[in-house]
Amino acid sequence: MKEAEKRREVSLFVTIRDDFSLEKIADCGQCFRARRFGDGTYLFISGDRVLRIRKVRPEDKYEVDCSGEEWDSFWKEYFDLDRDYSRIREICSSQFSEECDGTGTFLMKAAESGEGLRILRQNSWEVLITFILSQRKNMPAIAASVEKLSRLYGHRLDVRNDRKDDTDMSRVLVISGKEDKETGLYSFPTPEELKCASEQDLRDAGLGYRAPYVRDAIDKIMSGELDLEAMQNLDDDALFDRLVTVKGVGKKVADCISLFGFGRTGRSPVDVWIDRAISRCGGEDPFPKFGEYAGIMQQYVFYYMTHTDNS
DNA sequence: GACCAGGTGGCCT
DNA sequence: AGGCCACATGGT
Repeated sequence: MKEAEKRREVSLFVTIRDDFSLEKIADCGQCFRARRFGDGTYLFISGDRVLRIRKVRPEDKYEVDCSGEEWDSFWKEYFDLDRDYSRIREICSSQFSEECDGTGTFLMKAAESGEGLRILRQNSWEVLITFILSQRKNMPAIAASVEKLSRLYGHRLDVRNDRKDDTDMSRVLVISGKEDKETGLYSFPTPEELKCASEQDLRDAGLGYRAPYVRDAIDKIMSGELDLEAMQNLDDDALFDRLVTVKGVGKKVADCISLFGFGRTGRSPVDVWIDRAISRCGGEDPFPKFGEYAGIMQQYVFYYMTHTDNS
């Protein structure tokens, strides 16, 4: 038995039959703290929870390092496992043929390339802040920024069986540069942990012109002016209207927060990549036509645009 | 050292 | 309502 196996005290095997690609999920730009170890184990962080998950021999089996109770009550929902993505892809592909000329085949190829993606049920506060940070940054820069904020204002997570061999770990989202020798995991800071950070503190953390935006978000949450829990009950348009009251949250970021932080799969954010995709579809945004699945199709296309050579 | 990045707010017609 | 443009920082 290998050393790495011995250290694993808790080991649970779960079955996932639906579309599920750890590599794509970790590297699709909706969560920014996923990592991959050299042995193909992936790590996800949500709140104070950390999950290591690895595909094992039978095709639909995965090894996870949490209890069965935690898997059932938390991670299954996090990965949106109650939704049948393969069926959604079928439903969507039946609409492709109705598209004129190149658009249908373009969407078809995108959906194929994104097979295995899922819309994660992330914490809405974390999504609010990380997508404010995301504007005018590339994915490695976003990941680095989120990581830095977590190290500065989050708290250290005491991880089960913490590995001693963190150095041979490679991250899917590369945390650039030199600080990377440091081991240990940090939680994403809560509103309480950030409430004392001044705008200047946030600038010092490298947030640049987004510092006052994040500061405004903290203020609105702490004052109760923005109640993320209560906003779960709003319909999509009302939720959107509340989100854009935060400085630095415009249409695109509000749609991202709705989709990734509130599970509103009818929302399809339009960023620079999707804008290029729309141009390729003759200038008309094809996503709203997919109704409740618009956001899922958008994710497939986003993945396609960012992971294939397009000229 | 340009040029760009999962945009937005504030101005200007 | 719609068209510019500054904005901070880091990757490529």
